[in-house]
Amino acid sequence: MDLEHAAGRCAELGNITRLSIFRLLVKAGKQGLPVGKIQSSLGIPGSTLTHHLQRLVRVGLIKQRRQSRILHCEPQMTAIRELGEYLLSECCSLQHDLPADGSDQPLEIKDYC
Amino acid sequence: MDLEHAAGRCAELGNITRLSIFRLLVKAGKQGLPVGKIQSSLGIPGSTLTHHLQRLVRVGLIKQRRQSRILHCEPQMTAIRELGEYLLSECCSLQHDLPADGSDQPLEIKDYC
DNA sequence: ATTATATTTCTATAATACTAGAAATATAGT
DNA sequence: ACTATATTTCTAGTATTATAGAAATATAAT
Repeated sequence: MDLEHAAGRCAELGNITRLSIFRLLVKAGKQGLPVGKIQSSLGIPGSTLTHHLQRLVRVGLIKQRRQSRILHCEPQMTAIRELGEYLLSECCSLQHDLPADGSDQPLEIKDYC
Repeated sequence: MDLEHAAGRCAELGNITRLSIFRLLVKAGKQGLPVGKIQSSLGIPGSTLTHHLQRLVRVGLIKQRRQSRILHCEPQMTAIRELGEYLLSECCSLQHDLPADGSDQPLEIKDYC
């Protein structure tokens, strides 16, 4: 996970419509829901929904599995876990650069990392 | 944490400049960094930086502490933890609504929740 | 008093995103 | 062949966001 991918995923979750979709799928569990069920549950116009689903797919937050006419949307829970890990990774890694000169302030890395 | 707050935080982290700022602060540790140090580290014009910092403050991702001219910016790590928890909370909670009629499909909640 | 440093406000331009109606496609059922 | 269902594509209007130069403020140093 790098900066661009993390920012991309955050940005897609940063829209209320898309976050509603994603949360609904998480609540539905790993097998997710078909597009039509999302549409009726949330009351979103089809064209708007397709647009948002494509964006969620593009960044790997959901996967789709077609079964003839019906398109199932599955939340990728591990994408969220990866993201969460990235956001706090390398915490305090820069901390030993900080004491200007040889001040004897104890490094308090343990407290927060 | 509700939908609006979660979406707000995600949206702010969804910009590469802001995510760079936040990550730099996380790496610096809980005491964060002054605005000027962020500016020189990332090479962002002051007006742009102020704008992004204000947005991060607004959603609680950083806190600021002024020391005369110098404004320290501290990352709020717990804001990220709260967010991560929210995103996957209530996972599968909707799952017993799903079997259309009395089909004997086992509920596989344990696998993913 | 003057100058330097740190940060903000004002302002404007360009770019991107959100939303949804209407028409189109693709598959299934009769 | 016809009709219904599921989803997508096309299109466009509106709104929001990112970026940064220039001027302003506020504090500290000389």
